[in-house]
Amino acid sequence: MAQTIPHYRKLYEILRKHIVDGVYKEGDLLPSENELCSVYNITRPTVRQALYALVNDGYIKKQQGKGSIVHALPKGIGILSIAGTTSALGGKNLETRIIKKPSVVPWEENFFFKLSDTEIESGCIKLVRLRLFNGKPIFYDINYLPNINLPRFTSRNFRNKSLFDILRVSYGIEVKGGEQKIRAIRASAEISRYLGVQAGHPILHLERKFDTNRFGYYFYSSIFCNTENQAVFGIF
Amino acid sequence: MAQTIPHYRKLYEILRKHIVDGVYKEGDLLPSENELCSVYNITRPTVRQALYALVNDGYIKKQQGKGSIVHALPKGIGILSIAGTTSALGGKNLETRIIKKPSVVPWEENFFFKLSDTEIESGCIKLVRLRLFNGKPIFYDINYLPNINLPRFTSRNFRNKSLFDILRVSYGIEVKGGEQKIRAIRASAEISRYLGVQAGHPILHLERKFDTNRFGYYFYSSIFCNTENQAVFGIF
DNA sequence: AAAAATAACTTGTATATACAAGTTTAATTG
DNA sequence: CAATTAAACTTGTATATACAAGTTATTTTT
Repeated sequence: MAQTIPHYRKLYEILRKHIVDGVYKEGDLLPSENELCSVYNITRPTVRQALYALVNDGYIKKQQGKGSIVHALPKGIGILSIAGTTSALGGKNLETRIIKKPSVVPWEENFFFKLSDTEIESGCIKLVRLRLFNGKPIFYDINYLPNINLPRFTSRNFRNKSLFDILRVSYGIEVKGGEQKIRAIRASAEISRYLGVQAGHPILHLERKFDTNRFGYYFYSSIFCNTENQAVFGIF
Repeated sequence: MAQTIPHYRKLYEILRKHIVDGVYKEGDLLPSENELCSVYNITRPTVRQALYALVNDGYIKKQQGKGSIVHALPKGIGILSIAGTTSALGGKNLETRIIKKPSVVPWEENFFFKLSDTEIESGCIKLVRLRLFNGKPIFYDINYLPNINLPRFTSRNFRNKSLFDILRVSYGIEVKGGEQKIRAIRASAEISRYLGVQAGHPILHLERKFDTNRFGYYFYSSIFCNTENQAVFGIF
């Protein structure tokens, strides 16, 4: 065992996987809290912590007196929640092209989120990608990561790989939440070329700040999204 | 006392109010969990339940070993979270005009969320509003409520009143969460007229389904938002 | 057979306690 | 004085328990 994973986290992962795999289907009831207690040999507050996380992530709904009801799996692009695009789309029909390999650059003037002095001094690793779903370009995203303790990051291969996964596996950085600003804009000439739409076409623009388990370490994405054929989906 | 409000809920409201009122400012630490225990005479799990709700709503962040750190208050329009538009904008500079008074109509064909048989049979109360922020039209929203046990709803006055508040105060219906689909679209002739933009102007379109404390009762909003001057904001 | 009361389940709230793990401050040591 | 160590704080995880409140199934009564 590398490190101890909390019991509630393990149960969360188990139940989540069961729901995603269809063991429990939409409208089904999960085993009652007391059943989960005896099956996994943990106490009810711990079970409830796992269930509460599932509620938070939109997998179940709870009803007093009845139980934990499995929620319909999101059908659109679940980019609004905490998941990265790869897991949001299932990864199957997703292709990622690198438009600009990661390189260290100074931060842009008037960055869309307020930066700390440390972040500004460290410089910024910029990575530009195009993501295609079923062969059609859907996302054009520019990613900005403070250049703090990310050895060999710029020489990594990102093609068809999840940024979230690389950060987690190689650097132990996990995304815990964040904030975002959303606008509808006209596609610029460059964006329209990449997304395969006419210039001036309405585009969804998301500016996101990701909060991580590494204290004080944030990273940022500016995402241009063609929502003509597929809406962006979220729960709240 | 009308009904018993849970202790954790009371503490949540107290701390939330203090943060909003500026008693605790951005970056400040809330009193420690043990301090809150002794001040309010409750135990730590109860205190933690309140703090966890504050984390969930984006008011604080927690750091192990340090404490509960007050988060910056959202500056954009916090419509993506659970709050209704009124509370999201502070209500101060918000004006609500009724475009179409609430009336019972059949549900539209191909409604943007799947409806149950009960919902379809009951019919739909439709209410169309225009919401202005600092005198400028920002939201054009169409609200759809299943016509189930909402006495005198169609004869109520909604001008400059919060739909959420009316549902809560008059009918005991509280919004608990929901799901939404987001797109960038071109403004239609009608929308552009109401929002004061040129036809074809990019508009943010949100289709939302609200989940309530009344089991099985949902209501729906289709919101057209001019994000030219103000982005829509959300935490996740 | 239908209605009402009861029992058996479910989740919601709350207490009391314990130790682990991360952060800060104070004391000790060199 | 500087570096290290220890203590005192913080939040994180977990157990064990109790009763309230909502839902469903059963039993009893009418």
